[in-house]
Amino acid sequence: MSTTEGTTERLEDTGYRLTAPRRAVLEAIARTNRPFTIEELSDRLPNIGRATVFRTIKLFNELDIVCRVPLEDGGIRYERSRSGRHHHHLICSECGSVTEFSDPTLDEAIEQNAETASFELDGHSAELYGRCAPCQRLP
Amino acid sequence: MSTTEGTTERLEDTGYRLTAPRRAVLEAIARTNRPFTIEELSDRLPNIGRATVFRTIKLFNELDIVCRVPLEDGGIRYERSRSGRHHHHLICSECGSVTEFSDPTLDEAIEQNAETASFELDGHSAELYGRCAPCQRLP
DNA sequence: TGGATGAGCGATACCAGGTGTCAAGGGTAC
DNA sequence: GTACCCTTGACACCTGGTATCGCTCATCCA
Repeated sequence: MSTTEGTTERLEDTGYRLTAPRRAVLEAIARTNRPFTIEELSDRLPNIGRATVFRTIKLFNELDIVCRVPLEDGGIRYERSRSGRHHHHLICSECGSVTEFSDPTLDEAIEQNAETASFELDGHSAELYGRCAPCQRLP
Repeated sequence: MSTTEGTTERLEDTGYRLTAPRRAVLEAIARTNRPFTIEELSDRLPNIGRATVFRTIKLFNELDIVCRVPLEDGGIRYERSRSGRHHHHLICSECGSVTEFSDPTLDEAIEQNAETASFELDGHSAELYGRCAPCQRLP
């Protein structure tokens, strides 16, 4: 499992300590293959305070270890970031799976729109909602 | 002001009643030029229950009378929908202004990505964050 | 080695945005 | 007139997240 490798260095390189709670959160994330809520994560880590879980996920989000996934209904889930760089999401409304993708053409179209509107672009988000391939094969 | 015109028909055509609270919410929205929170709207309508304001905005959102604008920090605002059809947002982090735009090229790029991933697309969202032209001219 | 410092911690209260429930009001159709 | 049902306001509650506070513990430096 590659999530903890490299990540510990990323934490320490940026001046943050790799404490026991952070390591526990990291390991819990590494064991998960599905997008999770903070509540679910917190339930799996009964010895770690809820506030600490929130703080840790916020930190991991800033370090691109984890990414925030906004659902169609306004809900929020988190997922461990596989690429560790800018990407978008395909979110299945049936099974809840989240797939990352990145596409220069899409980013270009976004930048073009900002330019046309004389808008100074800081960041953007794009989420695609629908049904993933495996779910389409179900009745 | 064109928000109330046409909208009342849209409500009644879809089988919903145009009640006094709904009319009041509609008029309050029509008087606003900036994205608003439900709390702000509710404060301006002290005679209407908070739950009713939430319910009404949810209904208006479904009818494309109003649209939900997710901010970069996770906050939510609503804005009256000018085009009444699918569009994206340019959101200024300085002054909070929201500009609608639509772009077939962007939508096409999104559809292309879904197709590549064999993903059955239901909907998508794209938000651009940064500084609007007027704010860039400020020091 | 030992004290100062500050990052990080858990507990807890709190906040914002939103939903569920329930009894009552009031059009509408028959 | 009355039965029906959409809509309402009040209120409790939920979820996701933050602020505060006193404490712990690693680290640094004299």
